[in-house]
Amino acid sequence: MTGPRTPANLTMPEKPSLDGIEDRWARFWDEQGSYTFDRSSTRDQVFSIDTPPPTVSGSLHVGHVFSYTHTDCMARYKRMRGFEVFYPMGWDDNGLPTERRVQNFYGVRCDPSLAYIPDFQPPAEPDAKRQVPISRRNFIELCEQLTLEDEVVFEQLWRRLGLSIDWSQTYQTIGHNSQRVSQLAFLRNLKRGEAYQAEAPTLWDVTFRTAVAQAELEDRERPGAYHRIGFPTTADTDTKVFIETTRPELLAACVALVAHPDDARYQPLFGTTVTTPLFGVDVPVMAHALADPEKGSGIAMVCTFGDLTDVIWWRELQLQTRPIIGWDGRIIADIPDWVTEDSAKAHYTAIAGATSHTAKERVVAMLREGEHLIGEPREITHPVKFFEKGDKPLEIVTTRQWYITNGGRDAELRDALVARGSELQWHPAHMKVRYENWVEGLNGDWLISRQRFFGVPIPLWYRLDDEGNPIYSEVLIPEESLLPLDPSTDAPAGFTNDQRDQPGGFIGDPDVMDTWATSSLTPQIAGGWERDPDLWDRVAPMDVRPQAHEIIRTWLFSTVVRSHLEDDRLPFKHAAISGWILDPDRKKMSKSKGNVVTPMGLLDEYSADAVRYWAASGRPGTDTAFDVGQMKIGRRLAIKILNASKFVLGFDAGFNDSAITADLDRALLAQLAGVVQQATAAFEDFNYARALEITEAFFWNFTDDYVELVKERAYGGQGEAQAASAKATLAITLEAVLKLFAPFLPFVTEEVWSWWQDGSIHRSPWPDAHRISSLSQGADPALIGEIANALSQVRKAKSEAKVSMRAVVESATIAATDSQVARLQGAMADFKAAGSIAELSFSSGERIEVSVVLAPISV
RNA sequence: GGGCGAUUAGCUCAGUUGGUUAGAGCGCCGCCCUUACAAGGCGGAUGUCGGGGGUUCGAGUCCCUCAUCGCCCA
Repeated sequence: MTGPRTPANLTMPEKPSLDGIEDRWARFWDEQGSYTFDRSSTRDQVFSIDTPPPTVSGSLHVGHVFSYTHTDCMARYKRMRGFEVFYPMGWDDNGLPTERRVQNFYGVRCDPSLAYIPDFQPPAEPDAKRQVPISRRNFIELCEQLTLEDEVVFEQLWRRLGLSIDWSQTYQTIGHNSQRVSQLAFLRNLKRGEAYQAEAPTLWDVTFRTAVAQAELEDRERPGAYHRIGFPTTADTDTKVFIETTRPELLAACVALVAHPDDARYQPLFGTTVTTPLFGVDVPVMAHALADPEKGSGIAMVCTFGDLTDVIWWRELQLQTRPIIGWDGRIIADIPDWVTEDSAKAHYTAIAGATSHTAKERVVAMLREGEHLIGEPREITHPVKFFEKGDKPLEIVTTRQWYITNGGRDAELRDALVARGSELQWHPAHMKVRYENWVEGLNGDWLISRQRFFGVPIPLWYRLDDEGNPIYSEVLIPEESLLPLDPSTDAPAGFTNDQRDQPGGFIGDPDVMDTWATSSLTPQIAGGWERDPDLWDRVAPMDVRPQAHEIIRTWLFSTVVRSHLEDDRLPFKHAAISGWILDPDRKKMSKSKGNVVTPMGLLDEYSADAVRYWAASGRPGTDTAFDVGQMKIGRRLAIKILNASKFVLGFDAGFNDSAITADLDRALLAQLAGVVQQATAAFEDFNYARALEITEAFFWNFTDDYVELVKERAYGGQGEAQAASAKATLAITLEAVLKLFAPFLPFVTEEVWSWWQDGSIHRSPWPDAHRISSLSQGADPALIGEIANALSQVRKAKSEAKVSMRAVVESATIAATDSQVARLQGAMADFKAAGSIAELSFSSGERIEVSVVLAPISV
């Protein structure tokens, strides 16, 4: 470190330009290891970031650029504050999005029953309609191949954008370490009794044939119709009870009718039975508070299972289980044992094997024929539960699944997790409510098993009895040291692979974990939990989790759950929630709308700093319109920084503190100290947008007014001492401004830094408001605004007279209050020079008003 | 149905705990080749702060209410 260079040693170009600076400085940072995490730092010296791993199989869009820039601005600020920033990058390549992309990209599908084909080549011309079935191992190999390509594209974008990531700290959510951490954490949950398996009604997507968790649900409004159906009472078949249902196809699965306990219409029926039409099954009429007297006829048909309320009734009223829908979404082919009468069997046969859609049509036709259907179906629109990535309504089927406790069935745990949410510092604060709404509304534990292929396997096996049936209560658990493992190829301790699927042997659990079961462990995966305890102690718990608001219920909450269960603490101290990018019509940008803009094109057109400028102007948690106008402004700002810096550095500008004697210079430094203090406070509150705004406003005033005022003096027009004061102030201010801009505009600030100082600006210390303030010697910053005001009035007079700004003012009089005059006196030489004013006088007035007499224009 | 947020200039948005005449940029209009910057600079015009009511000496800011939009949860 040799300190600032003198003009003779400056490496300043003749004509500063943004061209080429991105490649140059990206390479420099890489070579210097500017962003490498120094792992000798202790926890209190570290600022650790739980970076969101982007879904690499998704498309790149400006939304990525937006939120990742926010995090980078914080990271750069903290680094300049002297923290060692732990800023890893993960790639979310795990799970269903990758599976779907691989299917479409290569034209294949996974069939786990097939054998592995070494050197498999996917079809040269993929045909989505004729996907080639391949083994699970082949399928996973293609997943890994494709995600690797995707990750390269993302990394290029991040580097181009100037994210100050430590590229030696990367992970993949499907990588070896992520699998190990996921399996290890799961086994710990299992050991502590927080993970359990249960045979239970589960929301089920018939397209993907997998269970779906509460967090992955969404309601969609769908057309439906109420069918009014008469049920004869068992005691008197001429008396009928009328129900209204949107799902008549489930009539064969009916287990009860339920009405509200206070509903006088049905009270006489409670405890009696009625008979299902077509299928002749006697079912009880029961009372339950969840039955809504206002809905339909006020009495509901309970089935196995039409919706989640059916599940509650089934559980709380201890009803029969009569499933008729299979995992493929079709009516089960075999006639169930509760359907006994010949006519009933015939009715069932008519729907056996049909999709629920077809079954509905057929049941309605049979009801109509038997005159059980009263009137015509009444069409309605109602919310139906869907898997967020699916396009068929979810069914509810009973399956064996693995769960992790999350407070959904345990008030004590729920309260503890709500308390964790309050302990967490939210930015912006109002986002906490979304967390609380979610936790308080949970109605079951976290279902983590998925019947998919590309994911982290559940690391368990089960004993098979002498007939080859699995004994699920006899779970075979591996040693932690053997992780990660795949139970479909690895054998449990005490067994060999030839006992697989054999009576008396074992079977591997066929399922994989929910992607959130892995993503919920990003702090552990990135931070070296149970792999590198030294690193883990230096970075955990993380300082900040940056993320978007729509995944508070999934990613944020599940991470809190894992950390709470494993370490009894929060996984991170702050949650920085970013908004969305909206297109100019204020619609959320999405690929399906065709309004997605590719980020690389923007970076090429406006420069990385300019795009970052736009992104950083989006306040935390606020949705922001996509606006190339802001990028143009950012570009202009970057160019202005180059030019203003070139001008300032053209003087023999040194950090000569004692030279600062002029009132105007001290006033500027007083103002600058306030700007540094405010920008710092804004950053500490994660409000990077405000820090940028404050800095930018100061900078433009600095160049427009202060620089214009001191030009003549800095050139020596008022003597050596006066020039030295101006030059020192210019240098100190430029350095501070560059540093204040550095988190936002890393390229252009580094470029200027390189002209006159060594090392990287991004490793230089953040400006010190106290030091700058002390140089101001208690000057009143009001002078800056006042003199700018006066200068503006002189400019206005020239503008109105349509003369050049260099036109000579014969005489000017400044009216002002006494205290203003006292301040302005000190800067009058500068003022006269900047305004080309020959004679200047003062008069008293309530506010600053300048009267100007222009010199006759000489021809 | 419950909750959260938003509504300020033609556009995109600031406006900290209530306090002079409500700000910025873009766009628009006018001027200026000025030796850091013409891909620039300077200046100008533009507002029922969504509507209504209230608290207060004083409300864009606090309270109530309505409307519209967005999101989260049922």
